Amino acid sequence: MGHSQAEKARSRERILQQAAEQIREHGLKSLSVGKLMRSVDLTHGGFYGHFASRSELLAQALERALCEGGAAARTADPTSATRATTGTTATTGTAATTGSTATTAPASPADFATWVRRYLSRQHRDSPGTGCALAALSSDVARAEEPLRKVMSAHLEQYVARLAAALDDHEDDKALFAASAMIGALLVSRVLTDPARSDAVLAAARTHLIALASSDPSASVPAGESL
Amino acid sequence: MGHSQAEKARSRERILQQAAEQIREHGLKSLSVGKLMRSVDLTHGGFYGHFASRSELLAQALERALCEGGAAARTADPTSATRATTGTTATTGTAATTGSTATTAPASPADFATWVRRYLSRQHRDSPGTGCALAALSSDVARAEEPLRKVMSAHLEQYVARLAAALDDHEDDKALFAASAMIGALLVSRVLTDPARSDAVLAAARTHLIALASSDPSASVPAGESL
DNA sequence: TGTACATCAGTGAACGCGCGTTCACTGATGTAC
DNA sequence: TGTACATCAGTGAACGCGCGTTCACTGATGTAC
Repeated sequence: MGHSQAEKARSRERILQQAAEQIREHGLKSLSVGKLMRSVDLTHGGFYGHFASRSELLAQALERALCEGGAAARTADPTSATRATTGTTATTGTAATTGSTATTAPASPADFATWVRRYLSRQHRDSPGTGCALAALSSDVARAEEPLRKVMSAHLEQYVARLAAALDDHEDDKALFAASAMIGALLVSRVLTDPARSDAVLAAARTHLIALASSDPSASVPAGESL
Repeated sequence: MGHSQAEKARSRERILQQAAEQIREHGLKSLSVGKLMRSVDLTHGGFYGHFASRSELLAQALERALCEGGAAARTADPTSATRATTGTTATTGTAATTGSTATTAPASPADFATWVRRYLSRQHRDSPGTGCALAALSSDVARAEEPLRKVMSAHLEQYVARLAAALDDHEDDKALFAASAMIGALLVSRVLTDPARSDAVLAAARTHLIALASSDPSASVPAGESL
């Protein structure tokens, strides 16, 4: 219908957004230009007015998925608590598009335990399309070329740094392990067909990670650097 | 060349073996019937004399990859130590084909720590094609239909059970967490582009998992059930 | 404010390609005599 | 042991299909007068 410049920006945004969701749900390989364009009510030809190639879109969609999944992990669950914070953070519809990498401290959650519980929830497990892209796409990216691996590496390190900041001892080592364990547990919970066992993985990882956060017994220092 | 019945069995074995490697290296989606057949020096048409469809092969190749990856994790590293045990275990070339699911206890490693160190090694990280299929294909299978997820679930539970047996307290909870963390850490180490950081993830997971195995401080019972 | 026109967002036919699958075939295998 | 023949493992042309990408086009946008 309309062909204004403002609408072009909105179309691009819708394409990228849909792509970010679809790759998390079905993987990088499954994204098809034709089906993607149909899903945002456009025809395939128009795609190349927005992106140079499928592969360029893939890189941008991965970036977007990583930002969005990280943001979703930091804020409360999308159904209820997001409503409450909408007034303060989001001003316009397109505001979220620019400079999402700059924001660091303000949006982080209360503490490590809250973060872990939110990440290893049934809700997160059951909605990969809006969830953490690190978990959803790690195998895909592990097999991909360096450019995509660099994009994910950067976000992974950012995530680890935030986890470390949430820990009492700020240990990078612990944060690195916690991130790996959370990603692994979410993945495993998505594989298991028995719902009880799927829940059990999440519960087990929650328990052990929260126990890990309340410092180790060998170096029994209440608060402060261990070495 | 030859078309004997014995050769047909060997062809089938080569196809399945190659498929098990290729899916671990490049994912389920990337497996192409034509390229697979070319890689074992056959033509695409012959494929349907061995398997009913690509999808049937995929299920069998996943099963094979899971068995093989598990076996590789249990025995020593393929380069040196396998040589030593070759005389005792492998009798003929086709012996490995039959009844690989039956063997349980004899091939398990000395202890939990050895297992962890072997799993979270640079060698395992750098050879996904012959390594653990749980790590290589978890995202792919998480997105797949129930049949494939059931196949992986069964192997995952088998793996968890073996881990639990290797733990002093035999806690399923701990084994479930350890399996998730090992899978996650291996995946993350394969994503990270910085070699030093990739090594750091493996080291961090190794340290924390081995510490986890030497029982927790809150319930300080030396050996026996906690509840 | 109203008309003339360049711009350009989105359309849809067309391209070459690789895919999974089918099938008539070829020629070595292995059996019956 | 030697010949005649049915079997069947593997071949390669052909199929219909969806893919990524190109391009001549249409018609609303938005600017110049």
